[in-house]
Amino acid sequence: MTARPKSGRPRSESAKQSILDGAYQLLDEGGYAAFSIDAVAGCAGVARTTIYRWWPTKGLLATEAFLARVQANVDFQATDSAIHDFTRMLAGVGALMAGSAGRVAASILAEGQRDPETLEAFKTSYHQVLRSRSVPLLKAGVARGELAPDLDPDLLLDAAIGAIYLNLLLKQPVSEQWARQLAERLLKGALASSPPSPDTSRKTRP
Amino acid sequence: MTARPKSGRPRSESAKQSILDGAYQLLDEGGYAAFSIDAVAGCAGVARTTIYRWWPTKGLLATEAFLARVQANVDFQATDSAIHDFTRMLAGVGALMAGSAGRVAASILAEGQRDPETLEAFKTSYHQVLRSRSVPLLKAGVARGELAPDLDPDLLLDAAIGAIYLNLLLKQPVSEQWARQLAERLLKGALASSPPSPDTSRKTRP
Amino acid sequence: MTARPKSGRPRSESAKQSILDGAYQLLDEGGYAAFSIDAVAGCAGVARTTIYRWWPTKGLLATEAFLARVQANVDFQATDSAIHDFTRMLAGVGALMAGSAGRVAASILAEGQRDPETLEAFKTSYHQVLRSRSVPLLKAGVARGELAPDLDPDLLLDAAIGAIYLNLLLKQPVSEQWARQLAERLLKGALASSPPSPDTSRKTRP
Amino acid sequence: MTARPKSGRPRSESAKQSILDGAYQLLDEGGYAAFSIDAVAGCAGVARTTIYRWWPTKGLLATEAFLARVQANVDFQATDSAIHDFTRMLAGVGALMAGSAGRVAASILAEGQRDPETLEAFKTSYHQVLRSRSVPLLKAGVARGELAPDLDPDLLLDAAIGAIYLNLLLKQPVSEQWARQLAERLLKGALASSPPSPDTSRKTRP
DNA sequence: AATTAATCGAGACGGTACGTCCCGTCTTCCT
DNA sequence: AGGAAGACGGGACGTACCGTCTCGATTAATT
Repeated sequence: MTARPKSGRPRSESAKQSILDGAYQLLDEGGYAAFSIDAVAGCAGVARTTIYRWWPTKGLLATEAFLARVQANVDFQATDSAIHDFTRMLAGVGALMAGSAGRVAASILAEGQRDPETLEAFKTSYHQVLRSRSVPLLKAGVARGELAPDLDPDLLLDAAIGAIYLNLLLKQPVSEQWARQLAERLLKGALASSPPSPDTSRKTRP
Repeated sequence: MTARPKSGRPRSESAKQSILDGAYQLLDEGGYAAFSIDAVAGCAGVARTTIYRWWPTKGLLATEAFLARVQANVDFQATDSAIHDFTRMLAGVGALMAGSAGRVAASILAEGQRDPETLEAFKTSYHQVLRSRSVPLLKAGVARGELAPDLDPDLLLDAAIGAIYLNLLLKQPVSEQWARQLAERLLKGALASSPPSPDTSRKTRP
Repeated sequence: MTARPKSGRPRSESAKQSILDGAYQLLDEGGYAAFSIDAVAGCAGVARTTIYRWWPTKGLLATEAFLARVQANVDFQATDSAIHDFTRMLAGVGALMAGSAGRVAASILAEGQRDPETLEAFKTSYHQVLRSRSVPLLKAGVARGELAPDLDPDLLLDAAIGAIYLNLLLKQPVSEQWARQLAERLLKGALASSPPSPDTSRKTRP
Repeated sequence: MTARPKSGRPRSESAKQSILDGAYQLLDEGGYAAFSIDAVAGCAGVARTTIYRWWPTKGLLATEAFLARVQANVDFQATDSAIHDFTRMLAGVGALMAGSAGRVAASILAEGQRDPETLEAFKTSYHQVLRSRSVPLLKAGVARGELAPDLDPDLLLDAAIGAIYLNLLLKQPVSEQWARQLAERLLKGALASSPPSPDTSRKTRP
């Protein structure tokens, strides 16, 4: 129960939805440049004041519009294979970010550079959720001996998520398939896997 | 030869420098929010028109201010160890981005979400330079048998650079030391190195 | 009988009074600038809707608040001296307008410039009442031979009342004493009273 | 010479004129209700910011628009007859205020109730000018013996000007002819001119 | 030396979006 | 039915920057 409305005219759910939809749509189609309170109001058929009544800044509006579409779209179910879990998680994020959500997320990150509250909201309500659900999967893998005992889950996730964000921000394509390859590489590492051969490097060799 | 000055009053180098310095300083100290043409002009003691004469958009000004400070600050020298080269490169980027350059880069990426030209300029003049100098190091490692034969250098660099950008954008600390750990993990991979032990997981066997 | 309450909850007299008091107080203390429906509601501890239920515009509310304080504060009793009656009337208006009522009246006149209904209400319920009670006093004086036979009472009252309103609007002091002097001058006229003297003006002449 | 413009793009006289004209026209046609910065900008074909650049408040804009039309429209020339001078002056004000200037003046007085600066500007730049030019005419008349020796010129002018403002504010007609009658009455006074009849007043005389 | 041409400073201009205040209307529950 | 609460669409406010523009003053290279 979220504190019953007590009295007064109840909030218009249709207006709320129009605003979130309008915001999302503008961010998706026109990018950050097209995203203004004025434009959202116009696109949602709503008075500007109605937006300000509920969202203090446009960054927080964008964040909420993002969350409303993304909620629980990624599978974090734990199995007995951390490899599978990690791969599945990253593939899920990749698939999600391959579409409009990726463009919206990039805009939110941009706005977050200007407004600390927006950044904080994005981190708290999305980014850290993603992390906090992923870390246990990795820790289980470490405990199970499946992953390297000295693995820092945060570092691995920085690389995994960072790679995705990087491509979003640079407007380069992201896909589920690409995310799977990324997961595989992060797991296997870049080094030659076999015995690095008697001698790893140098031309040498008898 | 940069197109000889023909005639007329030559461009004021001091103004140019003041502008670049002012832009960089504003981005460093006040972040993207404090970065406006007006502010740069005021801070550089220069007329606004002088800025517009030389930089079409503030994104490109920011990019140039960034480049002026960053030029060739990273060591890409190739040795016979790709491991060392990659680690050194990444440590260099980490060290650079740990300071004001990191804050400025984050702002440029933000502006890039709004203005495609800014993004393009950043990619062309900085990001792709970084990549194009790093890839040969990795390819040499692959050729040498030091790195995995199926390694996609771009994928590895996405993870490496992406991890750094991620922390910049999220206003989380970046350091040379942290970048070294990142490099090590990316090279070694996340999997347990040894034979995953007789049996790491599963319900065991009968 | 004032239309018996029929059915339903009767109008709250306390709310009505709070609103009128609040309106008057706001106009007195903060002037026209401080007078908004929101402010009155807040100051009266009343819902905005309650105000709108009973007063269509803020001008009419102000007018009613004004009247509630002013009602019959001026003495129009007719004696056998129009001079005294006129002087007493004007002194009464002066005394009244010297205080908060003057500030409120000025605000109502201001609002009346924007809203014709407010102006009409002020004229009908206050200004014309004042005039219609004063005119007979003057007419009696004319009939009695006390005042000039060609006196237009309206013209005289325009000058008398106008002088007071002028000072109210210009935020210049008004007082009973000043009003008495005004009355005296209006009665006596500006011309030299005596035989304009053998020669009133001109370079004279022998 | 009003401090030569030194440098920078010179102020657009056409824009200035459009704004003053637009403001005056709006006040004339639609009254105070129609007078908003937005409307003036639209009506003048000018950016809103251009208005704010030169006039801090709409009241001062209105005042300036008023003055631009009214400047020296009244004849204050002194002759050797204060009666003529006063009558001419008042007839001039009446004629002026009978038209659009009267409607505009009423609006300015209304705005002046909300914004002290506007009131001050109106008083200083118009009202007091009118007064200060009228007073000498009256004083001369007093000195000459034409007007009552105990005449307070300010009091007379309060009555004269106040009567005009009153009718403006109440949206009642003002005309030159009416103003002449007003002047005459103020000069002659309201009292019966002849021997006030055996006993006009009180204690009579022994 | 005079001319020419591009720069620089200053600052006005038309314009977009902001975030706030108040308006008058509405919807809901409570008395 | 009245009243309290409060959301809604909307208009205007005054501010901050934007990018463009027109000035006068400065500064070389070209006459």
